[in-house]
Amino acid sequence: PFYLHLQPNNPTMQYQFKEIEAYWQKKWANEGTYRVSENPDKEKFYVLDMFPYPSGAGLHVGHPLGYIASDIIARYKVHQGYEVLHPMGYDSFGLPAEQYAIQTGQHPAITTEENIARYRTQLERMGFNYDWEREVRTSDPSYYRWTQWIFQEIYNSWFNVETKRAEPISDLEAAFAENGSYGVNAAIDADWYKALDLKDFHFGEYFIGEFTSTDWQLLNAAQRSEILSHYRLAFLADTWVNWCPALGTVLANDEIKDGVSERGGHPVEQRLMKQWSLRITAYADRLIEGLEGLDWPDSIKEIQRNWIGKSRGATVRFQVEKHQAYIDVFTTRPDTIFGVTFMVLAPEHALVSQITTTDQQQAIEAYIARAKARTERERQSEVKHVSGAFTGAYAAHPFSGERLPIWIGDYVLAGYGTGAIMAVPAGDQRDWSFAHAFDLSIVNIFDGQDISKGAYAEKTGKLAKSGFLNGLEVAEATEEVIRELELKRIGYGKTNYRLRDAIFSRQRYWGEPIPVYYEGGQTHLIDQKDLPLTLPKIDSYLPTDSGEPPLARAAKSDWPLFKGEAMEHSTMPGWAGSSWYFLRYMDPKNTREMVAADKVHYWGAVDLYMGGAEHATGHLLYSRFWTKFLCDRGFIPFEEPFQKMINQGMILGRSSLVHRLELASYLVPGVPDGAELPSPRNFPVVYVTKEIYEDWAKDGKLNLHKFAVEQRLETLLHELLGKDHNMNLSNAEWEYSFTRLHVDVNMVRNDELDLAAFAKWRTENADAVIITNEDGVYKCSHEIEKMSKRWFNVVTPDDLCEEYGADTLRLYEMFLGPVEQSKPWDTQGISGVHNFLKRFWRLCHPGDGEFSINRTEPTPKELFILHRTIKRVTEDLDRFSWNTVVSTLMIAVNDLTTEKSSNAQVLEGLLVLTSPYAPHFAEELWKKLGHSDSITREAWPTYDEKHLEEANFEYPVSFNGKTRFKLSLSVEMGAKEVEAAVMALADTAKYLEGKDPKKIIVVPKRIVNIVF
RNA sequence: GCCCGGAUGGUGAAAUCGGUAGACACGCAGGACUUAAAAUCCUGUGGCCUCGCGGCUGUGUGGGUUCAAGUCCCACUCCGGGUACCA
Repeated sequence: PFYLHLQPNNPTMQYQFKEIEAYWQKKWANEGTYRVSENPDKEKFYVLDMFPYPSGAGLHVGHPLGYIASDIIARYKVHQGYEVLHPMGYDSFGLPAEQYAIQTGQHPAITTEENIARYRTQLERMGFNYDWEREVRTSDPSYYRWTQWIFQEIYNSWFNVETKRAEPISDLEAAFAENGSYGVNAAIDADWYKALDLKDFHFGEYFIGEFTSTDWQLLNAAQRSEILSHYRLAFLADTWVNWCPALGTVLANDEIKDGVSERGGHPVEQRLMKQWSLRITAYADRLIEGLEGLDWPDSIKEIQRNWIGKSRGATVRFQVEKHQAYIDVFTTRPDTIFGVTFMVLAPEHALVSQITTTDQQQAIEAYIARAKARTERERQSEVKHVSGAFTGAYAAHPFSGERLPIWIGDYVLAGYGTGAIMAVPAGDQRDWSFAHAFDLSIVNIFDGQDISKGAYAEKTGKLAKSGFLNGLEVAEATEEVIRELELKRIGYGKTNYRLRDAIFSRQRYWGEPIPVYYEGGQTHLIDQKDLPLTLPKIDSYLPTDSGEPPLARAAKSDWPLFKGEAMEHSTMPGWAGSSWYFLRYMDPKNTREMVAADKVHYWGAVDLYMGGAEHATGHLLYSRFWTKFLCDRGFIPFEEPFQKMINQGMILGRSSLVHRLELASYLVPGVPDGAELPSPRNFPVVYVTKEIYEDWAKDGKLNLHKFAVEQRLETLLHELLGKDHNMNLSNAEWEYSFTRLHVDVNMVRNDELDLAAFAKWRTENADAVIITNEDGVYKCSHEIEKMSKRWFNVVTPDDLCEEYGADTLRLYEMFLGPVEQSKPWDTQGISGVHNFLKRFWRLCHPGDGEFSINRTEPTPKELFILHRTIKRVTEDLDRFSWNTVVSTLMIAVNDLTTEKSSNAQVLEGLLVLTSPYAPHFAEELWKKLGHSDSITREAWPTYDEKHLEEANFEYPVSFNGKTRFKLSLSVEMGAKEVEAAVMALADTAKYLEGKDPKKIIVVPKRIVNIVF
């Protein structure tokens, strides 16, 4: 009929994003549009996203923020002619799948597989240009075979302090055989010289073992292997570890937040356990220095520097009185040595039991027992509380010989430095407080400083009462004292790090087995040709009754590969697989090598790494460590994995909360004691609106809506009492308590709760009473917090793809603001970008919606719009300003709409600019414009300044800095001419108020400012 | 406590080299089309004063440098992140 032709939105001609996106996703997959391979004719670009842990909750809208940003850069670089590696995979070993397995008995591999399938579907729907042929999974044996292989290579290496590099352990063995330990300067276990009971005191930063080649030849294989084990970069050692009883495993420092486990929030305690560790401390210096050349956010670099915590100072030896023992301490202030009045050992210090006198034994033991019983959290919360005990022993001051009482105290940490300190109460606030608490002497070694109220910790001023250091400044004194210590052989200058060696054992099931077995008291590696060492079958994923890791449940026959007398029972930490995954993407199917040399040479380091800042001290540090190691050993040609990094912000969820009122007690006046009233517990739960809750929160009373609520309660009381009572309830006094409950955001819009959905959702409260406003609306309150299943505030990209399409979602997430910024998710503005695509679509479907374009030469105006857009989009993408590109594209479409322009040449250029953001949309119109090839590899347009030149510039004319009017003048005019033109105006004379101008500033093509 | 960031309309934000503050959107208000709704389009929209022309004011606070400051310098307030008996 007639009216159908008039319908401006003939539905078949509208922007049909669903069909378009489904069509192109299928076509891209079928045609392998996004496959990449090494292409020596092209320059490479490597864009990487931090791969996700495939959790059961699936992706929420926060995940794709970084993925979209990196996808846009990847597509942009393809248009520019680069060969772009942009892969995706899964960090698929981890705790949640294991805990689910503990609860249900389902093998974690099955859970993981299901979750990955869901992630894959979600990711594909967003139209990313990943080369899916390169997908990796850390839990796949063909992948972790190489994780195990790297571990073995680390085990087979030592760190040469002279060359500052990891070298094969076989080289060290050869050196020992030839020259003994002479000339070997290695990073080794800090306390090893004590373990070997070598009495000599050694100088320099590291222990240099002292044996000759003859000594070495005389050792048997077991002895040699024992010595070598202390040099290896992967070693077994008794270590103070963070033990989490609830998780049944040790945790690394970066897996703990505020004294509790990061995952689950369980308490953590200190335990001495034999653990595999990796000698990351050997790389501490290189990890700091390497930051220099990286294009990373300053905050991340700073976090890493602080985490490594390099400090320069000295080690000083104190002789213990009446014992053949000494205490080594580390101090950053050796210049304050004459201020030492006592010493403090960590309660766990090995010397404590040896030197404690009989009188003090009881006090010391009680103190140690108390310290042990406290969890890490308790200890941290009592930080300001001073505690300690006296051992009864004394040490001698190395210069004055004065007697220094030796105390223990938990403000001295066993794991840092040597676990002992020289206390200088004059210069350190903690020592000062300790001295005051236990009435120990204080010597003021600072000239003219008052220390009666607190220690003087500044690093300025002159020393006094300090023997040969008197009158010296801090820097001079430090140098002087170190010289003296080294001369007397009682100390040496030393650099200390806060960074600890990385504990590598986890008492868990769902991780890479450490490819090691034991036989004859010796550690052996599983033969590399037999790798991977896969996980054994076990009957339960819990630790054994005796507290052994789950793998200890496996019988010999349960292991796919069993060697020697016993297998290693711990698995690798979560960060093992993620420390090198970026290498595997280059060559994911290689069965002979971790990565082929030609491939790793071609692709090199990651050029752009997108991910969250929360990995600053974990993943980002460990993968730098492994990369440096692999580079040292010649497996890869670069030592920093990620050249440029951008941290996308977190997209926060908007949680909705309902307020649940519970009756605490109530009183009906006039009711005699002992009369039967229903218990408050028998009242149904009452849900009240935000307003009622806020009102109550102010003063604990229900004012505004008192009537509504209390009348309701009265009615309920009547019902509970039955018809026959004759009590007067109108003066009843009610006492309440409130709880706030998270409810599913999907049943809340603009803070208004969908009552029907809510009733259905919380079935257990079927008899609950819901009090609404007069107009029947229930208002929730909300809170902005991390998106999480447990807060019911997760918004998935699937819903938005369904409603608006992936292209709109992609544009919208970029349009929200700078990617680095965290922001709450809010769909309010999504119609803006969706309209942009619809308007763009209408440019080529004008009038009645038929596709129609103009193939004539573009007008100057059209060329201006196009070239201005090319310039801005290119410049913005080059500085990773994703959000402003969207505005620029919108402006172009708005301007072309105003011009009623549908010029093919202009549209084509604009489509290439748009395609990184809205790839399906761009492909579709590209095809309609008559192209049979995908737009993907179309060359990025370049702009020509000649189209941007404008004849005139509109000068803002200011008087004393205030803009008064505008004047359009030719851009050809110089400063003098512009000045003349402005001064000739009547308006100028008006604003000058008859005064003479003092100064006239003319910046051509910018501004005119007249000062008078 | 210490170390990093940040603060711009009702909202998300833009302003790249010190040069027209608020681009682009959302929201809101008004209008067109429609029986109506949706969709679409047009107009206005930092605040205050004014019928209007226009004026004053305005980028967390206070000061400074400059012809000119959101941008640079100093001091402070608040918010976010990191870290904490690290000797």
